[in-house]
Amino acid sequence: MPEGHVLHRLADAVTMQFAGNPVESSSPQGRFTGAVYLNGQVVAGAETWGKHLFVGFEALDSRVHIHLGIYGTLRFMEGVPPVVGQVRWRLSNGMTTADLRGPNTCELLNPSEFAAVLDRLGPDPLRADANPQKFVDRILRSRAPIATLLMDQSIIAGTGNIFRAEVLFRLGIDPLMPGNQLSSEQAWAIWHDMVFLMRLGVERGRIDTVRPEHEPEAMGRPPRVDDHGGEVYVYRRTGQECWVCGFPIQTRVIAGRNLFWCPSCQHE
DNA sequence: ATTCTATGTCGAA
DNA sequence: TCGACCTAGAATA
Repeated sequence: MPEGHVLHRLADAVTMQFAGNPVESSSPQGRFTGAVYLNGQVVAGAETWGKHLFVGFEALDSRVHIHLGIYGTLRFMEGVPPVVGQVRWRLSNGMTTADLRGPNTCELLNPSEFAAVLDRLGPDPLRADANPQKFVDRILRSRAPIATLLMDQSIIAGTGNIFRAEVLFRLGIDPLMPGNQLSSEQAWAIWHDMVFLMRLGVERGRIDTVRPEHEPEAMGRPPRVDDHGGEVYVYRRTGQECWVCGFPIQTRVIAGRNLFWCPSCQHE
């Protein structure tokens, strides 16, 4: 269940574990028909753009395109354990095995198909080659609510439901504010905060968004314990008191996803 | 045993 | 705006 920082870490892990050596490639579940073709090929490395993961091979123009969707996983294991359950793609060098389960997408793309995927994606805050001006321009031109815009991967790639809610809280922005009513300063602030939080997410492998003064130790409250990881202000805190003002956190479904926010802290 | 939920995206209505 | 879909684990009965 990943936002961009998770994919970034997975790409690093694929590169670390497999780059430079031939791999055994298979599709135990049978639905990734390209898997057999890759068997014995030397992995060049992996990279991400937004929530998309690409695995390249030294002798091939084509690369594997993976999108985990809402519940896909890529897990690394020691050795070559028996296959359990539905494994779409298994990649192994004998020492380490990676199993891909439940992805939205796992396919082999030629260079033009690869370019077409990137073409549909906006700048990724985690990429050094990102062009944030494109993000700012799109935001300031749109009448859609900022909370909707931050989920649009053609506007900003890699951010998801947690980052959108947390960044809007941190900047005190009303999630329903239309993009074209934000100031240019606010649009830039959103970009910079995304870069900051997503980089932290890559470092830590979880999403932490609370500022030092609101951390559990500082406020004398127990640390957050759940499998989503991380200390957050609003995500999944419906009905609980805002860490800053005490007002109950609100939820509302927008375009099929739960949006969380503090109406008291988030005006303009 | 069954239902529900999840950090997502697509396409039809 | 809604349902469909790839899957696993937790919650409910």
